[in-house]
This record gives sequence, C-alpha cells and structure tokens, in this order.
Amino acid sequence: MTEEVEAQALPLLRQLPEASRERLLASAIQHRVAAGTVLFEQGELPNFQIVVMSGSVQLFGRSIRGREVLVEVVRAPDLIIPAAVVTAAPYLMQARVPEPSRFLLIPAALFRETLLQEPLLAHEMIDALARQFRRMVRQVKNLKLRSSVQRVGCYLLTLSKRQGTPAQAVLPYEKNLIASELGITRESFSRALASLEKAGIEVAGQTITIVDAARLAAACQPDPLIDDADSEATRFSDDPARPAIADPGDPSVRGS
Amino acid sequence: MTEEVEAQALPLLRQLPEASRERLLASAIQHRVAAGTVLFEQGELPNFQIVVMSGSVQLFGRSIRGREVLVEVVRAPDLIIPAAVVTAAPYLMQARVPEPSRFLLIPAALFRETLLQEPLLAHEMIDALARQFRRMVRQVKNLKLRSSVQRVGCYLLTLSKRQGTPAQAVLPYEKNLIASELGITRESFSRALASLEKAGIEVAGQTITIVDAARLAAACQPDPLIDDADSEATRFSDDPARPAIADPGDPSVRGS
DNA sequence: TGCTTACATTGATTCATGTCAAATATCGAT
DNA sequence: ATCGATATTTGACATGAATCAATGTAAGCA
Repeated sequence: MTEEVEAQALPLLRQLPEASRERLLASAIQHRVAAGTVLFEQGELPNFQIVVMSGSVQLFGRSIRGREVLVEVVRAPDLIIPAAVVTAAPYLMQARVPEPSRFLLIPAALFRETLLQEPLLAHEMIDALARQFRRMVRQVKNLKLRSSVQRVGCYLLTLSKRQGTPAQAVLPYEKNLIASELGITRESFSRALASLEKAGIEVAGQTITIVDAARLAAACQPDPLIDDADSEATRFSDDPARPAIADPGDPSVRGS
Repeated sequence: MTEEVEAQALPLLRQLPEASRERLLASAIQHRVAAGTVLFEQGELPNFQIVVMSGSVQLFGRSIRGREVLVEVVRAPDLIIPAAVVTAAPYLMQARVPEPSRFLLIPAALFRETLLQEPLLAHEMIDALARQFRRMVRQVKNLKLRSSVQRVGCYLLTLSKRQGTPAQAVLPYEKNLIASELGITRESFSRALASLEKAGIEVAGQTITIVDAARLAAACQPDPLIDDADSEATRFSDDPARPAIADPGDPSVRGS
C-alpha cells in the first residue's frame, strides 16, 4: 500500500527500529481529510499525536467571547501540537484543515510510551518542539515590536522568499485569515497593502508583485531573528570571543 | 559543598544515572550572578545549556531599531531557552538577570550529546520544551484576542492567584517592564490600572488591592486556556464523546 | 448569462493606544 | 532628612487601528 510506505518514510519514523515503528503503525490510523474538517477543539484532551503527511493544518485561538484568530499554520511534514500530547494537557487551539490533507493518527498513550523507550523518537520530538517554540517566539516579537504595516510588509517578503519568487508573492489563503494571523482586521490588512504600494508593491487579487524589494525592506525592517524560519544565518557566530557571562554591574534592571 | 548537593537534586538531573549526572556536573560551571547581568545577547549561539537553580531570568526581544520588549520570564527551576541549545541555533532573545540568581552552565555540546544517550534527560527536555511552547501560545492568544486593559486585568488576577493572595497582587518588577511584557507602553499600563479602579481594584505603588474580584473578572474575561499556567482545568474532558475527527463538510475555511 | 454568495475594498467615524512633555512620586545614597 | 536619579503618573495631542456601513468584485451555480 503506497500510503503505508509513505508513513514509514516519515522523518519522524524513518530512523526508528523496525519493532517500534511497526508497533506505532499497527495502532495508527491513516486519514484522508476534506477541506473544512475540524480535527479538534481547543480545550479538548489529545487522543492522538497527529502527524501531517500532506497538506496543512490551521490552528485557531478563540476567546471566551467567540472571537477567533489564526495562531499558526502547520505544514507537512510536521507534528500537530506535540506539546499538548506529551503533557497530556488540553489543546489551547482549535485545528482546522484548509485543504485536502492526509494524517497519521497515533494513539496518544502509545505515543507517549514509545517516546520513553525510543531515544530517536524522543530526539525527533525535541527537535519538533524546539522549532515550534522558536516559531512562537518569532511571532511574539513580530507582534510586540512592529506596526501592522511592517508586519504585512515582512510577511510579503517572507512569502516571496518561501515561494522562490523574489519579485512576487501569492497569498496562500484568504486575506481575512492572513490578517488575523498578523493580529489585525481584514480592513486594516487591506489598507496596509494599499499603503505599501507607495513602498514598491502592486496588488492584484491574491498576487502581489514586489517591484522594489529594497524599498519594501526599508519600509518594514525585516529581521532574520523574526522573519527567517529556522535555518537562519548565525549572525553573531564569528563575533570576537565574548564571555558567556558578561560583567555584572549594569543596574538597568532592578532586582525584585 | 552545599551547591553541589543542590545541583544534583535539580529536577533535571535527579533521575539521571549516577554516571551521566557526574559527567555533566564535572563539566558544568556553577555561577552566582548579580542583578543586572546579561547572560547572552540575541543572535549569539548557545555555549551552554543554562539551568536556573535559583532566582530568575528575563528574556528580551529587540528590534533592529533598538526597541526592546520583555518576552518572558523564566523562574527557577527551569531551563533557559533549551530550544536554542538543542537546535544549536542563534538565540532569538537577550537574557538578563533581574535579581541575584544561581545558575548551572552545562557545555552545549556535552548537553546535546547526553540528551541522545539518556532517555530520562530527553524526557525532561521534552517536558520543558512543551511547557515553554504552551506559555508562548498563551501569550500569542493574549496579545491577539484581548485589549490592553483586559490584558492588564487578567495579569493582576493571575498574579494574585500565583502569590496566594486572592485579594492582592504585588507587581514583581517595574511597571515599565510589565507593560512591555503585556505589549503596551508604560503610560498605557498606568492608564489601564487607573481605568480598572472602576472595576474593583485599588492601586498603591507596587501593591494592587483587588476589592471585587468578580467585577474585575467580568471586566477582563479571564480564560483558563490563556491565563492559567500549566496545570489548568481540563474543561472539556467530560464532554460527550466527540469524534477525534469531526465530520467534514463545514466549508467555513477555503481550500488552498 | 445572470444570479447569488462570499469575500474584499473603501470611506467615515469612533475608539484605543502611542507619543511628547511636564509634573510627581519613589528609591537609594549620602 | 535631603538630594539626585529613576520610575511613574497625568495631560494634551497625534496616530493607528477597529468598527460600521456601503460598495465593489470575483467565483460558483442555475
């Protein structure tokens, strides 16, 4: 079965010893899912570690009042919120599937158990959690340090880079959703795009042409430590030897 | 040596086999650090996995333009940004020590190596990363779903709960910093506090008295999935059986 | 083709928050 | 206690962003 083969080749499972891999796959469920499916609600306890084999998942945070924002998008191949699965804690987000996608569902208890027994799986998990944590840190910095127009501009630059077309970016889903991902309303997003036309972009529906990348960058101040997904340049790695612990004595921060 | 004993008792190391623990401790450095110390800058590569034995560390995000915000605070006992250490990627934040604190510095390479060999250490790491990830998700929801006044109000409620004094909260550091942690200016923070006096609080310097917790809660809509640090109530755990995968067919989200 | 529906844009307005400037308050050192 | 430095509050104002309302536009379907 072609999907079986594919599952075995997942980065997550590939390196595992035969026995454990088979044990996981034996209890796992493969699922093809239509656009619009809700995988789980926020507040629910994880039943499975869901692995994205193809497609993607959108994670929404919802307030008491019912307002809803896109927190992040998980693309294949990756794990869906392993942080909730390993801690057996309630999901903090709702998961929706925006496009036809395929998943591997591994029962949570079995997954946690295997995690304790298989160092390689544990290591994959550590890697996945670390990457996801850093994505969130970047998002927090993005939200706290930049204006909405800057966020939109940097989003476009990042998109164009990811899509391999430096002079163009195609919005991957509704402007509505992108706006909420960036922490603004759809109206503000629209206006931000309009205002960036003075900074070297042209908007035509879902397609944005980046006429003058330098001018756009000047306007929105991209920063590798915010915008570049992991694999970023190590900007300071060739810094002159710097003590791991700097000198004390800077009283700029008060003690409790 | 009393600190030696203490280091061995760290949650992180306690469960490790004698041999590995000794090996880690043999190469590790113990450090007492004064208030104001900078442990590392954003952009640097991790040299150590730093373990907070006592005290705390503030993590700052800084923009290109030099603006700086408090992203999060790590309190003993915990690891400082293990996500950067395990991925050997540049720190996304600067670390400052706001109060006299003690740290254990484990050389990064040795730590990563041991992680591969010691399932129990790996498991501790997974736990730490998962908790830290969830803290970040909560912060993103906090920023995206609430107004600044709501954030301030919920912050006070959370503080008072954490401090075990339901009718009072003592601000743990400068209002300046708390404001930037909440994603607002000090002036807005000040005004938010003032405006919450109409919702049942009294401000006297660093000490806030919560006269009417119910009224405050009504005003700022606290939500366990945002405000309660892990150990939260499992709100949906007794939900009527719900399929792990909901029915497809809700077209509220468009396919790619 | 023309209708219908969802999505997106635009304008007018309100509301929230940041900025700048000044006045106070607080803390620590002498 | 007094002083100076730092932190905080307050006021006036400017700007940013949300909201409300209306129009425009694109995509799917009869």
